[in-house]
Amino acid sequence: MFGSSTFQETNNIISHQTINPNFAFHDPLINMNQDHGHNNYQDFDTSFLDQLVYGDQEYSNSNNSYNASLYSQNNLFMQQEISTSTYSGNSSSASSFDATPTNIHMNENSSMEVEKEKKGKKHVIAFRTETQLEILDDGYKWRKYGKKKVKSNTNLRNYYKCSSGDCKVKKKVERDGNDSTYLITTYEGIHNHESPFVSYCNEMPTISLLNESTSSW
DNA sequence: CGGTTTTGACCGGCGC
DNA sequence: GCGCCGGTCAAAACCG
Repeated sequence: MFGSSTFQETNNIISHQTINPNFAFHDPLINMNQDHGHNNYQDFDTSFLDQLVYGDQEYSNSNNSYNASLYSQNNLFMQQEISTSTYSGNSSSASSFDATPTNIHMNENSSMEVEKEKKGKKHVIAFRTETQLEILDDGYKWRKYGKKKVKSNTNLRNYYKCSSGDCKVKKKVERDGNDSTYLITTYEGIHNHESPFVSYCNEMPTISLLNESTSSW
């Protein structure tokens, strides 16, 4: 369904069909909502990018754009330059941000970004998703370690840590205070391991081949 | 029984 | 120094 191989074989351009396994949400409500062209599994990345709030905390003051780096599981990353002409309010206010993706490209080597994180720069990315679910399944296993009422939001903020070994990735999940139909998810850090979901997907071709060879030959 | 969630306490950064 | 605030800890409860 979210084959990571599709992602690996695409070197430069991210098509609407390209799957980013790091953000492969399994949201049945979104999937059923077919009347929005981007709100189904095929075009899910478009939906994701539309809802991007900020990425990598690198803003450009010289023009109305900034770069967002989104990381995939297999050490690829894609960058997105986003027009902020419709942006208003402060940078952490998700609801006031109406980003329009203008340029999307992908790079095969994210090692320098990993180095950047080692030097103390936090890799942060946040986005909104229209969903009734309280938590989106992104393929990783998380352990909840806190819940807090914050001033900027009438809804509670939930804190999660990646429950895989020594992986330091965290995420925060809260409903948008201004529009509760949206869920705001914030990721901090880069996973040092593969998603259990991607591992599962990568086994599928082998299983298919086995089945085919035994049934057809 | 081991992993996860809950929840109040605690901590550290920041502004005054 | 003090209070506020967001983030984290950790013990107890919960659960499969």
